[in-house]
Amino acid sequence: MQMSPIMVPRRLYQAAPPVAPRTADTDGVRLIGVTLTVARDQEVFGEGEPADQVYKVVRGAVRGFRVLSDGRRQICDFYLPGDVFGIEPGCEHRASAEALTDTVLIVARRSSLGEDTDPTAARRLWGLAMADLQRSQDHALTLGRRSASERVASFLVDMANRLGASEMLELPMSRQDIADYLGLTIETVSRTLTQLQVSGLIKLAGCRSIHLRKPRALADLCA
Amino acid sequence: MQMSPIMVPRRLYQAAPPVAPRTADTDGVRLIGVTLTVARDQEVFGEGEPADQVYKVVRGAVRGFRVLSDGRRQICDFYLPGDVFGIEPGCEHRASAEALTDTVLIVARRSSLGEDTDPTAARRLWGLAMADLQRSQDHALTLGRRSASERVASFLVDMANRLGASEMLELPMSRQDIADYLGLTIETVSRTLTQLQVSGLIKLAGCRSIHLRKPRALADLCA
DNA sequence: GGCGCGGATTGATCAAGATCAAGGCAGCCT
DNA sequence: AGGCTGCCTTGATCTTGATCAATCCGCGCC
Repeated sequence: MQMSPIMVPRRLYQAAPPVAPRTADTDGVRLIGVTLTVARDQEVFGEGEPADQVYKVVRGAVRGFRVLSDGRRQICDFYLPGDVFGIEPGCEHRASAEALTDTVLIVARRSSLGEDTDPTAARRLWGLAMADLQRSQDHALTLGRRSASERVASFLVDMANRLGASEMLELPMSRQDIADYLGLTIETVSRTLTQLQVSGLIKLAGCRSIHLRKPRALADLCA
Repeated sequence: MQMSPIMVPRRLYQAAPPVAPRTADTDGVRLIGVTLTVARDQEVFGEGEPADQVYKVVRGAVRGFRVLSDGRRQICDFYLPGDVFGIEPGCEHRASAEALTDTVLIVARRSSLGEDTDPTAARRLWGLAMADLQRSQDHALTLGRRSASERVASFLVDMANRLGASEMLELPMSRQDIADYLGLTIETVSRTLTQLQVSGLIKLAGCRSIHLRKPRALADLCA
């Protein structure tokens, strides 16, 4: 089942999600720019390319990742509707980004954000970057110290929060993407989801939609 | 062997380290504030405390970390002489910080950085935060996808770069700290270092000083 | 509706690293 | 100097998650 764009939540931001929110402001950063449509699995930008543009997800979803020389891939983050990505410290991208599904983006030149002239824009951008840092450190905690079931449970809880889904979760990504985000293999992710279903915490309904039957218990599992 | 403050390198910044540098500017952010001495293992700040101050390491070293409810610890980063830390998106710290050895810090109120008024200060702060984000994402790649020996090798290479040690490396942290940074156990770190020594890549000389005999081979091991 | 394809699940086995358990060593204190 | 204490190292065994190998299933297409 391919996720249809219609199912993406309308509200771009939730009120105070329990896990590190992506922006400091509730209504995020306004981007003025061209809209760009990217087909599933198409590259938005690649490692080493010049980083003079920033992107905001309108519909769909994006994976940001790095790869080792032998092809091992680590997904650093998923970008969901409302998220801004592509801001880098230097002049070139140190990660790659690809669309998970057919995706609509707004693209703006970095310079158009007015970070030098507009203190409000600068502060928003700052909040954005710091929230990303928080998320990345949370992610490091998960990758370094949590077990497979804790990783999968926290992934589901985080996704539910970010997608604004209280119980019915429509995932935009494949099992392989989840595995590469959580530092596991696809088999382990699959087995863990099956176990969670057997324990009655979730119900799998087609491989990309998951019913969170006991969200509280799931959150407790995250340790 | 306790590391003496005298052994800390004088130069606060290296020229262009190969791994993500901590600051965009070569001479970093100037902090005007009070100096603070923190004894080994003493807390600089704790999770949940108000984050209205920033810190710069003068001598010694600091670990920044998060803990799970059951005590598992993930060290997010080590802060070495010249590094600035303690900047947070919100008003409270989401991580804790403790001195690794007897440490001297400069403390400044966050507001004194003049990020709102001085565009240069703002840009430096920005570079700092983005470099931290890069480092954190590198760290996630290591934790998610690298083997134990790759983790240890990349740790040694990174430390050598940051401490400005070309071959003789004086580590300010214990094996347990290294393990908690790399998402391994203390036994695995110890065994891996022994293996590296047997392979002739390093020579252990007292448990906190390591001679990198084949830095190039070590770097190749990082994958 | 039937077929085929690609991702997902499941099973069997393997191995990297964790855990449990002793020693060893260095620095420190008296 | 001697002993003590706290890390560090080493060894034996166990467990978790990886790997290898079939299916299975859902979906799109004919």
